[in-house]
Amino acid sequence: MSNEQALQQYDVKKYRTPDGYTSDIAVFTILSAKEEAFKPPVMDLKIMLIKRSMVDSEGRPNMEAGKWALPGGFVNPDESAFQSAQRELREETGVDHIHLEHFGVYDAPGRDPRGWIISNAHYAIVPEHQISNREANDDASEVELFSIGHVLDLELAFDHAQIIRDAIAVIRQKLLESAVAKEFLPDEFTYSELQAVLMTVTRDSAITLDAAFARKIKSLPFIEEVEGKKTTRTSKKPTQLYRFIDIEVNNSIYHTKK
Amino acid sequence: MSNEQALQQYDVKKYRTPDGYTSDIAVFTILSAKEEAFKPPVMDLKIMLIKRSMVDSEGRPNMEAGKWALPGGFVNPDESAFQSAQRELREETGVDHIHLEHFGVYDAPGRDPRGWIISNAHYAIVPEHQISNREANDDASEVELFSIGHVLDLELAFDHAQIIRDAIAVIRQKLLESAVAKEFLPDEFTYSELQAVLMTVTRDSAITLDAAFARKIKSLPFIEEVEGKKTTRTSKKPTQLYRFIDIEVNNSIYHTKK
DNA sequence: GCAATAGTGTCTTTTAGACAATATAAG
DNA sequence: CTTATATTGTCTAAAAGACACTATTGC
Repeated sequence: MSNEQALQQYDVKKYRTPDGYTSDIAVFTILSAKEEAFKPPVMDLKIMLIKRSMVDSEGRPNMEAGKWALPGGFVNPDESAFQSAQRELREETGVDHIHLEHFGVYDAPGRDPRGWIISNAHYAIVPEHQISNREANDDASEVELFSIGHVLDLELAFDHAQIIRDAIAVIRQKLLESAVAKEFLPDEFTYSELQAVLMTVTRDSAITLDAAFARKIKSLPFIEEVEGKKTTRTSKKPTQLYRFIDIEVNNSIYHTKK
Repeated sequence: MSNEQALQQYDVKKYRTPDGYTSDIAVFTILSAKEEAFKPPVMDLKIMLIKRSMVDSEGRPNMEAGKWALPGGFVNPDESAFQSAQRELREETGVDHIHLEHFGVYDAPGRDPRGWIISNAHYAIVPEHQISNREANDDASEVELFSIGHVLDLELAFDHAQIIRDAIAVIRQKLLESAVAKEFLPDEFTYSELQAVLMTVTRDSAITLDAAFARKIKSLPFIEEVEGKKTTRTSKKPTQLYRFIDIEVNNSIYHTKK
């Protein structure tokens, strides 16, 4: 096999290679802004950041120390960026077993003062209870949730302001164009709870008007009524519960929604 | 500024770093399978591949020599993967000035026998005339277009079979969920020409039925009639021309298409 | 009974689907 | 006048939008 010859003569040093390969993770959750009896929730979309320690694990001054940043770190040679993202998230924040998705690569020359460092950005969408055990570890001195409306006012490390802007745009779109809103809700939910989730990203009248939305939820092909099951957690009048069903959503712009 | 101290003590050799950072490009085009007078076109979606040379530019045996592959190559330290993709495409195939988009990262350990090599995958959607001057150069001994139905039967280099599978899935979705079909069409086109493009990725009756589609095209918010302009290139009866207009398409699954 | 949320009734307007019928022009 | 595409007519059914009205329950 001629690949063997090629490999013998291949000089791995021939090309200048990157100085680092990293992963960053934008974890989003939704908190109920206030929790009152018999009230539909008002929700607030949050992103989880860490505060970078002043010194690294070996006691030396840390890069971008004291700034807020996405959790993340260097990829090991025996793992993919995706696996690294899961590991770093666990190591820095204690958060594990959540569903991540890759959404971008950040490799502009000069983005990191330490050299030619390439970062893979991931996002996750989780209910708050999945990250309630978060805790700063490793490189992180604090872990905190920030409203997406305010997060960009912080002093952010590296080019994380840009990554966060992009992540917010991605999840706004995902919330409306896919059924991921499911991830922010209990298995069985009322129309007003789904509405509250969607209202964190749009003020469109088709969603904000109660009567319209209460009707629409019944005709959505990917949501079904939980027959005969009601709750009083959002109002005094018992409210119908719904659940997502697992079907692929046809989102063609040339088709009718069915 | 404490970053300076951190930088002084930062050891770029501390982490094992990747052995290479590359870009690959999947260029798609649509060819009219047959071109007859007064007939609507029948179209075929194609992807452009290169055949890897037996020897590299310095005369040494090439990796994966003789196999078909996506154009692409190593990223230089002073460019992003995106810029590298444009350069490699130009160098290997002579194709320049086309719109690329990033769609994935391939970094599974072991994917490239030469070492830890990370690749960024890009796709492009272009009318055939934009790549009609393609010509093999550099590492490539041939450039050819393959139907997406047959391309996976070829002997493909590295993990390009997987990248190509992913790219095909991405453009199928893009064609239906965004207005990129535009890129395969002249500025002014008939309903049957748009229909032919969409039929390369779906056989759904809402698109294949002439009367239904001819009506639907008039109500699509992102397409307008070119007033009073007709052509006879697809039929003896003069046919209305349409054009895409540049508006963002609301593709929310909770909204009505308007 | 009041207040607050959930949900229905009903009317009007649009849209979709089906399929038959008509329009146009080359040859 | 035949043929192949393009396009409209027409009917039916379903969906959407608007807004008033009803339902339920804690207090």
